[in-house]
Amino acid sequence: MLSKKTRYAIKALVILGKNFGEAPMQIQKIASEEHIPKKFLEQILLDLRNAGLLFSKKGAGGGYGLVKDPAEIFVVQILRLTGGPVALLPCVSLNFYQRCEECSNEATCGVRDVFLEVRNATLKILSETSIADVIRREGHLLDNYKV
Amino acid sequence: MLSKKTRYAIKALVILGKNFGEAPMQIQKIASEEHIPKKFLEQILLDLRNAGLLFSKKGAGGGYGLVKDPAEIFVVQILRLTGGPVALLPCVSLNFYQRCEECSNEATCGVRDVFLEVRNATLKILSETSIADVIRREGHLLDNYKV
DNA sequence: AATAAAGTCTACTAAATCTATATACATTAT
DNA sequence: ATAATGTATATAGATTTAGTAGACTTTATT
Repeated sequence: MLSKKTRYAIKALVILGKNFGEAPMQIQKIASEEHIPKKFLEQILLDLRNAGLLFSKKGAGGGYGLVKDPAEIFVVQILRLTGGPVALLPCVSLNFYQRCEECSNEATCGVRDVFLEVRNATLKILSETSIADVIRREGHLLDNYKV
Repeated sequence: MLSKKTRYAIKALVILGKNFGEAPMQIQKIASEEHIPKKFLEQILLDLRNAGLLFSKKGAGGGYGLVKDPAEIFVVQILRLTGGPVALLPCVSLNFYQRCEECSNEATCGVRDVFLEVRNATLKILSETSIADVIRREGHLLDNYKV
């Protein structure tokens, strides 16, 4: 399961994606629109800023905005920045790799092999899906919902 | 990430799968072969037994064995029995569903839509892969490894 | 019958992690 | 000068995870 931190980060980036090109958006606004605890969101946005995904502006009229076009930010990046591992086993994780202590030979572990396949499938989706895609999907869902 | 409990459960079922048709195997033996803490493994095997996946025999010469053929036990079942969720978001989980509190409309949530796709891909693999398949994969890996 | 070898069951604890909050500070527009 | 905003760090509470402990039950063997 993804942590709330990761979930909130994705939601925040989506709403900032919708706002791309406009004036920066305040933490307070994002927090209340997405029902995210403000102080928690502050930390998350700060992380995303320090990672180079967001710019910020202090003072009155300040706020946050995307540095890049939402079509160039992929969901997988957000997971990684917020520590949400893609893999289900540490021994198949690209960015959070850890040897399974109990495993005698990783190279011949059948369990690992299965979860390698799972990771690849997951990675494919998450690394091909951008914030812009998420926004687009939302549009489609909304269209169908209205009908 | 899967919990150690889930990982240990899979490993135990694989080794019991290799032993299918033979005399029951002792916890102690499984624990030492797979480097799993014995007392922890006891609990796990008990759960799997209570779930109907294993039979047990008490007393001298006792131990555990698979109730069904390893070809009829699928990895996804093990995850579910040991509480390892398949989905990355609670709102797309079939067996551990929970509404995302912060979400205003689940039906039109683009994030959810993406992770629904991820869940489906994962589920496909894990529900098509049996313990027998895991053992088979191990064989293939071993062959390649030796060459 | 006695003994030893197993599994059963429940409770507990230590550590880690996650979520959230608090507080003091820095910057900027008006 | 003031109010509105982000920055940074610390801390606390809750939850989960991993593992341990101990007393009990059943069964094979002698």
